[in-house]
Amino acid sequence: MSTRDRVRAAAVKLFATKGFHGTGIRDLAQEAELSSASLYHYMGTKEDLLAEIMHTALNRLLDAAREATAGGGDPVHRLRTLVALHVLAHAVGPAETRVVDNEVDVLSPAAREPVVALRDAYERLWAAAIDEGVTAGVFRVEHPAVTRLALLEMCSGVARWYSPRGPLALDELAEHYAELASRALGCTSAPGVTDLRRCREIVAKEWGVSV
Amino acid sequence: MSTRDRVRAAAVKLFATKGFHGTGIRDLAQEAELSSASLYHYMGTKEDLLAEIMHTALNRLLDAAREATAGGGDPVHRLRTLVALHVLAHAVGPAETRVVDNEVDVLSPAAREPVVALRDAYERLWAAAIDEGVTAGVFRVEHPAVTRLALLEMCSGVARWYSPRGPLALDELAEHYAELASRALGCTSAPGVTDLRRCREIVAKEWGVSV
Amino acid sequence: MSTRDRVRAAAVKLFATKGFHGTGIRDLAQEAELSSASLYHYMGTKEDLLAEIMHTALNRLLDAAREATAGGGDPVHRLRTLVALHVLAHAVGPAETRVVDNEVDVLSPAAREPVVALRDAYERLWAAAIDEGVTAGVFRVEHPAVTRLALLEMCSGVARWYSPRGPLALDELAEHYAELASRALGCTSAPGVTDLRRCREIVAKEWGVSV
Amino acid sequence: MSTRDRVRAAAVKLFATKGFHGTGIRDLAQEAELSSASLYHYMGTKEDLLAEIMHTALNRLLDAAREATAGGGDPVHRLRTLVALHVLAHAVGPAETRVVDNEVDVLSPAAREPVVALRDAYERLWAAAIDEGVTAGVFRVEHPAVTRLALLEMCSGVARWYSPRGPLALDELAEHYAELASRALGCTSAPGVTDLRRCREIVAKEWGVSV
DNA sequence: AATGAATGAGACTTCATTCAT
DNA sequence: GATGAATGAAGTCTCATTCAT
Repeated sequence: MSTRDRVRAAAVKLFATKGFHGTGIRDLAQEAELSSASLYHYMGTKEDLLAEIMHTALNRLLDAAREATAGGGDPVHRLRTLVALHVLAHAVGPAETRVVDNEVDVLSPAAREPVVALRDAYERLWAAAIDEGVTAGVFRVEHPAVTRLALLEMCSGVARWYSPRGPLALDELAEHYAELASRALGCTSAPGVTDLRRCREIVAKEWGVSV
Repeated sequence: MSTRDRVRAAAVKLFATKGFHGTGIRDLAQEAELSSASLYHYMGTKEDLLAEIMHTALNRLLDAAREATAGGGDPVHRLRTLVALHVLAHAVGPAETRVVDNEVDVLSPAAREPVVALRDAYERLWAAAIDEGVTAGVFRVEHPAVTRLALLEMCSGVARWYSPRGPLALDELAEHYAELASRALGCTSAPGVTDLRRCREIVAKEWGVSV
Repeated sequence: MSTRDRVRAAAVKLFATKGFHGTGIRDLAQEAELSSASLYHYMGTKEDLLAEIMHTALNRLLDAAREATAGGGDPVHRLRTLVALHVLAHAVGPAETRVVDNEVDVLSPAAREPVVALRDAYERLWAAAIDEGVTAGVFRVEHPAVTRLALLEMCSGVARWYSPRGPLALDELAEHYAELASRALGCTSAPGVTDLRRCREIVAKEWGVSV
Repeated sequence: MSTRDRVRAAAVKLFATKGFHGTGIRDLAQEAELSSASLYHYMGTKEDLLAEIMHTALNRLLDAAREATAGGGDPVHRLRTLVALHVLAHAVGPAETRVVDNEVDVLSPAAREPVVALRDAYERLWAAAIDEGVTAGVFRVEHPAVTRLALLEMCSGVARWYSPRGPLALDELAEHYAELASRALGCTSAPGVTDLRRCREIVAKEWGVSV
């Protein structure tokens, strides 16, 4: 693990735990086992570091989602895949995702803009799946846009409480959330099956962890 | 509006927007239109102020939920009521609820403990409704505890995006979330009806706003 | 006890315990059971209060010493009387005397000057007794001026440790110190006798305590 | 002189002159020719700095006293040595000793405890010499414990007034105080001789000054 | 007589960052 | 590549004091 990665990992951990403003340069240095002056060989400002973390995390999630839903196909299947992927990502990297979800507002407008653009691109994948499903009549739900937000919040929440040491395995977790989402969307098709193997492969590749 | 309330309101707004650590004493003073020294006539430390906000908000939510579900009765109806109330509370007081949801960890252990106790008491109301529904067979869901967390996160998320200036009225919002939750829980009973009037009354009373 | 006296007593106690700079206006108010604003009905500035305490205390000591040594007479007897009186004063009012001894330097030059003048006048009584004793040959000591300072410090120190709840009664204490001083001065006359009754009367009158 | 020593020296000077609470961080910074932020590279809190000064000073005095009285021997001689050493220490380092003598009470209980322990250990050396002398019959004094306190205060007072620019040389000062103490203790042996050379050597070594 | 409210100034301390070594 | 030293700005909070009521 390179020093640069140690710094990034320290920042992810501390920003997630104590928040951006609650984390001092000295905290970062201590966690990364560096002097605070040395830190500046591996980062720009503290805000740059945060922005970089967000870019990395969001690009990874976006790439994963695009890969997983490439080729279009059945909206139900796509939505379940997006949910499973999202949940896995949040369960596997809760710190990273919490930073992305909670600290966007501390960025200056200039730094925030591209981050929000990434997030929007990602959410469009969800919106497309849902809208197509509604159009196709496989989803029956009143307010699709609101429902999308509701499901996203529901899935993102995983990062706040899931523990791999708990009773639920990652597979079960992802499958359960896919089912919850399907139901919430009033899915009319046969009880869905999620291609969890594919999701696991993608997560393994993008996040570098064995799931 | 008393000066003391102005200070509290300023804190709620800023803590929600910029986070506890991102909010300076000077910011608070400016928002409350006081000198930073005068602030200290109306509060203890900044942390005391945060803890007080959390106590007030959680007690209000807990009281409302207890009142709304008093008398027990049909678990489906209770759960829908809890959802509607939670959503209304988060839509009506997004700043307050965001503070409660996001800033618990900045409290010192001593100050955090009673706050967590309140939150736990509140979540037990949800757990009871869900568990009874499952036992009664009106909810069919795999992992009730996980589902409870998923639904709570889903509903709390409302505070992050809902705007009264958007296309959705509060009533519709609450009803929609009640429906999403019912579905996610695999509700087998007839399409539920939420007693929104009751919820509105309670919110009006506890939050002092006309809904 | 008048409110004004309560304020003075609070100041004496706190200035002695925590020092002038270590004592806040709020501390004084609390000790005097007044609001900090009300305090200012009974005092000028904090410094004025300190100066007033010092004047009172030093005038009292000076008056007592003058009365006790009025009429001149035997230098040995006078010196023993001064010692006994000084020790009694410091044992009876340790707070007051500690303030006088320790906090002179916090006064502004203008406020300090008359205080130092009082102290000098007092010390001249000691100097006179010692010098006359040396001239008369009843004291045999190398450096009379240095010895005066040494004895004064020795006696003032009583305020730092004496407790009426200890094994030593005030009379014994005073007598013992008179004896120590006599010896240090190389007193050649017969073992001195101190007129403790007279000292006690003066202390009782000036300090308003029964000794 | 290292920066760290400059900070310590500044603190000793200012704490002695203006008291701990009367000395601001800015005063320290100015005296040490540093910015107030830079100060914190060389110290912990202001209280830490005070505690450290006290430890250093008391350890020095205790070491010196132990070395000077090592081997026990004649109580009279030991007591005279302790007095001479104490006086020299207070004449050579009046600022340091004034801080130790006057500011103990500002320390928090946790920080005060070890300081008081050091002071007690030091005073036990005096107590032992006096008690042994009384037992051996070379001291004839009524209240040995009280007398010890009286003599300590007398000697410590030197720090409050002695000036090397005055008429008295250090040697004479020390010898004179040894004589005063001997007399006060009712010393029955032949006029004592203090081993001033030894004391001077120890002071020179421990305090790093040529006496 | 009494005090709640108010505040400018200043308390101690930490902040993120730079730079010479 | 690494860091001790340095600092202006800012952090939270308390200071002594005034004044309208």
